[in-house]
Amino acid sequence: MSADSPKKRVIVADDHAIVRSGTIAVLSEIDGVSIVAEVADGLSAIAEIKKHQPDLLVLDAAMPHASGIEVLADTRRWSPDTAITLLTGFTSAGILANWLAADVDGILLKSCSHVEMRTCFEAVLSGGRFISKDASEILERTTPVEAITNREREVLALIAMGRQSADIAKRLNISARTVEKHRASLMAKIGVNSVAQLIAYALREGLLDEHRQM
Amino acid sequence: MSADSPKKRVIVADDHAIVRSGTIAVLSEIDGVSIVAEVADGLSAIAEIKKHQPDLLVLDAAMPHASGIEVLADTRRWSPDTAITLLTGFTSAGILANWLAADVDGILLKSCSHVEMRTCFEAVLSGGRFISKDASEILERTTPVEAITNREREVLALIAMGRQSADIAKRLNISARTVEKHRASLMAKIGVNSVAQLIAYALREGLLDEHRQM
DNA sequence: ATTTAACTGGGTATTCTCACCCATTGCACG
DNA sequence: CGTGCAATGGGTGAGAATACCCAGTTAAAT
Repeated sequence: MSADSPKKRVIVADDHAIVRSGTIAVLSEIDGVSIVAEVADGLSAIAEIKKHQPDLLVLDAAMPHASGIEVLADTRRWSPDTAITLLTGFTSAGILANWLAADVDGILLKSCSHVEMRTCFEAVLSGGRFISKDASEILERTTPVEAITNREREVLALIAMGRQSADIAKRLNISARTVEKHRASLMAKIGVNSVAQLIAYALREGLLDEHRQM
Repeated sequence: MSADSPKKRVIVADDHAIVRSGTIAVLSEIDGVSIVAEVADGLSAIAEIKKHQPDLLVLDAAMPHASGIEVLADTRRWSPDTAITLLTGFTSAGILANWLAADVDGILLKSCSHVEMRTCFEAVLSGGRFISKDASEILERTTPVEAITNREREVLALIAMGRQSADIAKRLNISARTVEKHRASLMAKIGVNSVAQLIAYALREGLLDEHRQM
């Protein structure tokens, strides 16, 4: 970055203080970067982004109050010029694919090296796109599961809460048969044959809100 | 620490590089500490601990190859004078209680502050014990669940894999009725009334091996 | 405008879960 | 040397899940 260009303003959002400080240490090595805010939950992240409209947002996927993907959506809306890099500990292909589909600019796993992290930040700050080696390997070796529909996702969330068909039917104002149809479709798509495996899959693939279960 | 005492030798084990470097940065601020190894998985951790017999091990709960609690057990066996501090992102009371029961010397959540982390390391290096404020709050507001027996845990693991009673019975060489009895006991102890809730609970509370599901 | 797919709902039958009841064996702790 | 508890096994019955079959409506996409 040349000396006459304005400073790049960056926000770091992660509920783990140790990760924030490590990330800031890496960012500080890059010329012309200034940290304008550091937040530990999704709602604060959204507030600070609206306020500062930063050049870069480094974002964790799992945070209290608002999930990372919700923060991404709000950032695109309120601060469309902000580049976004995901920094996550999740290693499931489903989650990473969701972020790619949401058009994130960079993807880093928390296991990645100092050098790779720095390379990513530099690339994304220059308007580029960067998917870490580990993440793209995970994405490549994916057995692509058929897309799960919105309604199916709703039903899945309720199944994972332990609700049974009749109960779910009432909440969604549909018949129990339809709930069972959605459940059957989910199991067929995912390739399992019991609600137990269905839930294990959903939890692993991050199809549920990790911060509001049961 | 006085200038004439020998250096305190420390190993940091965490699969996230960013967490290791942040942790090492905190440790480096403490006089007389030297990092003798830094590892990213459980098996390497055990190997390095046998080799170095460090004064302190900073340990993550969820790592590839061998879980943190297994590393703790092996450390107590092969290097009984090593103090162990858990540094984890898990916030479930069950998991934290397991570590307390396993007689860990320190517990830190990854969300804890720089200062608290440093305080913890200093306390534990001096032979003390330190449970972070967040962690003890979680432990206090626990509704203590009745202890789950070994057999019940075996059955639970198989239920979570989606096996049904008859299948589980064959594997354990018992009758299906007994499997159902164990399942009923589990549900009564945990306070749920469906296998779906049972699995959600088990996954959240870390009663299952996170690295070998389905 | 025709096709595709999501969402909706029903029929039927088998199998499994779940909630009660009951008992025996063996081991550990006071 | 009982008392308690883990582990084993059984009976019964209501209800739920699972696996097939079927079809109508709506909305988006080609």
